[in-house]
Amino acid sequence: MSTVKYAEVVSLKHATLGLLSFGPASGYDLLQTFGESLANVWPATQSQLYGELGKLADAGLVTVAAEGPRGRKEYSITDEGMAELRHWLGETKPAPTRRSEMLLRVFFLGLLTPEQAEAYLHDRAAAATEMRAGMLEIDKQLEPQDGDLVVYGRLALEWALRYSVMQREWADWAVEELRRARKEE
Amino acid sequence: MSTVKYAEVVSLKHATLGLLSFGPASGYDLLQTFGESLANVWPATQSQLYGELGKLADAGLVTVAAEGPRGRKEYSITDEGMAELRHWLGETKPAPTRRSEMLLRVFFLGLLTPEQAEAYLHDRAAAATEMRAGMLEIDKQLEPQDGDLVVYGRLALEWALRYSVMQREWADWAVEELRRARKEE
DNA sequence: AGATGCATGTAACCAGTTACATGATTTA
DNA sequence: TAAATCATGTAACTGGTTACATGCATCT
Repeated sequence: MSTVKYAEVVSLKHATLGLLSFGPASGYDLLQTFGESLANVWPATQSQLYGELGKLADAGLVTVAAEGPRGRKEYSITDEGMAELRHWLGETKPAPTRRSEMLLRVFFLGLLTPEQAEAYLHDRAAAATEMRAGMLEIDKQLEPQDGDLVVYGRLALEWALRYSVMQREWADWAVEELRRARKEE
Repeated sequence: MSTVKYAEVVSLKHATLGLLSFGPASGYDLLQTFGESLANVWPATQSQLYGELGKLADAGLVTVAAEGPRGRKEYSITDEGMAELRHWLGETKPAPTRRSEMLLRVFFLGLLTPEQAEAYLHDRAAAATEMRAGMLEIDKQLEPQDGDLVVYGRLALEWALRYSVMQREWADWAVEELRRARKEE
């Protein structure tokens, strides 16, 4: 408990609290979840997670509820932690994502040959198709399960499916657009 | 020139080199561009940019081609810099974007009341609509212009337009999906 | 003469990644 | 008993943000 300062808008904190809201877990356990369900929305490394759990404990948002073999520490979310999580979810807005390396490159496509530029866009389309296949795979594995993480995870999955379609269609469109522009000259 | 080490995959470096590939500019000039055209794909702060220009100069990828009033330094991209830029564009792949605070929150929507969860999704739809309006505004201003940055910028803009539509449709779908799920119980 | 805009730089801090380091328990 | 897995932690470094600091040139 608590003089620890957090910058506003830090989401590893909330991702961690969120996972602990489903039940107690150790850093090791959480790491699995970050590697599975949350891998595509909020990846976290091992060293980051252990550090975060330490900070959350110092801040009184989680506690070590039990200790197990091999130094295992099982963390539970506290009332304070739940309050903070609910506050974040209900009363703050997500920061819009900016920064897209994929689009940054688009701005400089004029430096490449037309063939190279086209290849870039084809690769984006292919990557989107591949992403879609991966997501459908996950969907299949999720099918029989339920539980909150899965129910809401499916909403996120649908987002990813739509995203990948959009990206593929855009890339195909962009190829045509560049061809059209070249002809016009 | 040069013993300066760069980590792989750093895009402010390439964003800066890319802008300088269109012609010489000062840090101040570039800052305007980062605040306008690149604001939505690769924002950069003033302090970051000046630091980056220093590092690029140390690495021999840019040079101070001219000095003006008020200590103005006009940077030019060097042959080495152009080579690096072309290498990045043509021979490396963009890292897929992960991390979406918007989707992270979706995973924890079960902690809110159904009304709050719906409100969240409605807000996403509204934000997407607003984003779309902003992009159409930019499109209008871009209309009469040309030049490489604008031509390719339009491809990026189209991406953003399609993205905002996708997001709105997804959010609307998700609202219905949650209602459906609640009824089923 | 004063406001605005041009122009650069530095310091402190936070978030995230990679690599290193260690050791206990279980299973084959 | 050796390998795999469980389990935690620390150090060094990079990239990014915010805030501070300074000063010259132009325009009214």
